[in-house]
Amino acid sequence: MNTKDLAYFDRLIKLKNFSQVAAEFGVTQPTITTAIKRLEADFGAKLVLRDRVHNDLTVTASGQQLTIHAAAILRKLDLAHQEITHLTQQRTVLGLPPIIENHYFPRVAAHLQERGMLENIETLEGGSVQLRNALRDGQVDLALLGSTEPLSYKTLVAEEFDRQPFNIFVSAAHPLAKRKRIYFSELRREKFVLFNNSFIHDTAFNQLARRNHFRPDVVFRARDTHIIMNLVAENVGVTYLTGLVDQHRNDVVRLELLDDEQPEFISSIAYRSSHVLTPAQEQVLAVLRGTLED
Amino acid sequence: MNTKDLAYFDRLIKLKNFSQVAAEFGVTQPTITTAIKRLEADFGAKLVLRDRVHNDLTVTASGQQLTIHAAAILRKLDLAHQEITHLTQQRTVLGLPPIIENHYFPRVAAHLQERGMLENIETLEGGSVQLRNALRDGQVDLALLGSTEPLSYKTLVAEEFDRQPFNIFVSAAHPLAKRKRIYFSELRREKFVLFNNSFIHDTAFNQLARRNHFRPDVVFRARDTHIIMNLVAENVGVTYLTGLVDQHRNDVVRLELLDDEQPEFISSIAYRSSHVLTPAQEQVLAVLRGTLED
DNA sequence: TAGTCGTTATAAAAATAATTTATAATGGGT
DNA sequence: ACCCATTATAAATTATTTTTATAACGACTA
Repeated sequence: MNTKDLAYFDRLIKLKNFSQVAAEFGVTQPTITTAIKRLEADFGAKLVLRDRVHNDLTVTASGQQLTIHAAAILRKLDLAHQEITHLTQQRTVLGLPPIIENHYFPRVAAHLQERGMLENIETLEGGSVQLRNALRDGQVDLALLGSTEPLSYKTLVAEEFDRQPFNIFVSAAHPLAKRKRIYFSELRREKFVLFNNSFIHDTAFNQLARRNHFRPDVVFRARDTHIIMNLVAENVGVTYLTGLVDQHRNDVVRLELLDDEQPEFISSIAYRSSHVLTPAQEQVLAVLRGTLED
Repeated sequence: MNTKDLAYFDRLIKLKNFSQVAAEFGVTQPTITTAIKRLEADFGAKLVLRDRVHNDLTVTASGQQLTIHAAAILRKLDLAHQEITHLTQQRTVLGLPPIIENHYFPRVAAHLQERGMLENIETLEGGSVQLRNALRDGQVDLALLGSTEPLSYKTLVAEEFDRQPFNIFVSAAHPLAKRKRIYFSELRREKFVLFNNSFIHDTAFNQLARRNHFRPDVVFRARDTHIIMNLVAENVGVTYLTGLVDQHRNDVVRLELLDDEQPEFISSIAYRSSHVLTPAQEQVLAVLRGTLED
């Protein structure tokens, strides 16, 4: 059976129009008609009902079933292509969320540099959720990921290497600046400047807010810690970040949270369990482990 | 790309011999040679190294990578075939572990009978582990499964409908027969007759034994509760089973276990999350829920 | 050391399969 | 009644896969 037919079918289910599918693939319309007929013969079942009256196309139960599997098969095939391409090239694509990149990557990069391995590494930045998808889809070979729960996905191997509490940062000019420790509930009246919600900080923050039964006033969201820190310094609001962010500034003060059962920022090295690592990738992995897991 | 090529490749990796693969598929040897070449061209990488000197075939990293995905793709394709075949037929294959079959199925069957649905149901018996695989592989559409932990597999939907403690059964002639409750540790000197280890009873039993720091003396294993009960009645040993088994005999006595944190026998209705149920299967599911979950 | 065996590779021919071209069929809208 | 946007069908064409026949390679053996 030809996977091209599955691709045609997959698009047909979405577009519900034979001619459009044909146009998308740059083939003629009868090609699609015959491809679907081939599949129907192969599976011994009608997959779609062509209702030319209402210009509509209904997917049968068998068709729905095949849709699910066809999508999975095409995804796997695509993954195989990408992975093998990466394997034959020297390159390793490393996914890094910005906080981890700022805090841990300089040390890793130094070690990679020593071994002359840095130039074969390409980094991809993004939130942990986005990177997890990129990892799954083969765009990334190895990633450092942040999470609030230990990562456990059947498709991923994750090795935890650090846990950090979240902290509150306030302007040095803020009344709370003289405190060292604080309960989250004391922040009920504060304005917050937070990370963009594609980051797990948001998950952690929401958990904590829910447990404390209030809805914090979030006045701004940014995707960069420096912007957040600048806003905090200007007393636009307070923020909730891991202690990993740059603390070497004297206009911002870090406060520890006293709450029980706080979410933690868990950092892990992750890669696909189905992925065969190249020797180069194994070496990168070894450097990551050596640098981060000691 | 033709999935036939993946099938050829998959077998080649196992057999490591082009001619044998050709023979298995009933094609000639050059067919395999060209199929592998096609794949190598398609993925832009050598997949196997033909070492005719040592009559050996080495799989490259790319080849290993493809092996993993090819197997998954072929499995999915096979699953799609099986599921669609079941969909187009009226039949529902229901997996039942023997204990659940004995205890719950009569009630379910009565309800199915009332609705004239019983004749379209085929049952497959087996241990919970075996049935979980059959479910995954598409040989079974719906299953009732026993487990000691709540079932959570990404590929399965599981709905728990009952929990039962495990009990100890002893012969009416046994010194312990006058007791109502007992600690597992008191059974240190007993001989055990147990279920075959493809059943989860074994998992539960081992847990309990480990927690009590002793290695029980298992004198016999059977795959049928009646045989076990007969052996217990004859005082060959005592057994460890759920209270679900037939208790209407006066030559065997049931004792409750007093241990904290005992394993429980969790019964669930399960089906593949990727499976589109036929109306008939939905009806069977509704009857199962109606009968078991009230 | 020539002959045979068990391998995989190659090239041309044959067989099979997929796609296009051209056209039909269907029903809705104008 | 005619046009438009559909999908289906059949024949012709093109592409792909498989077979046939044979080569090449090295190990083993008489």
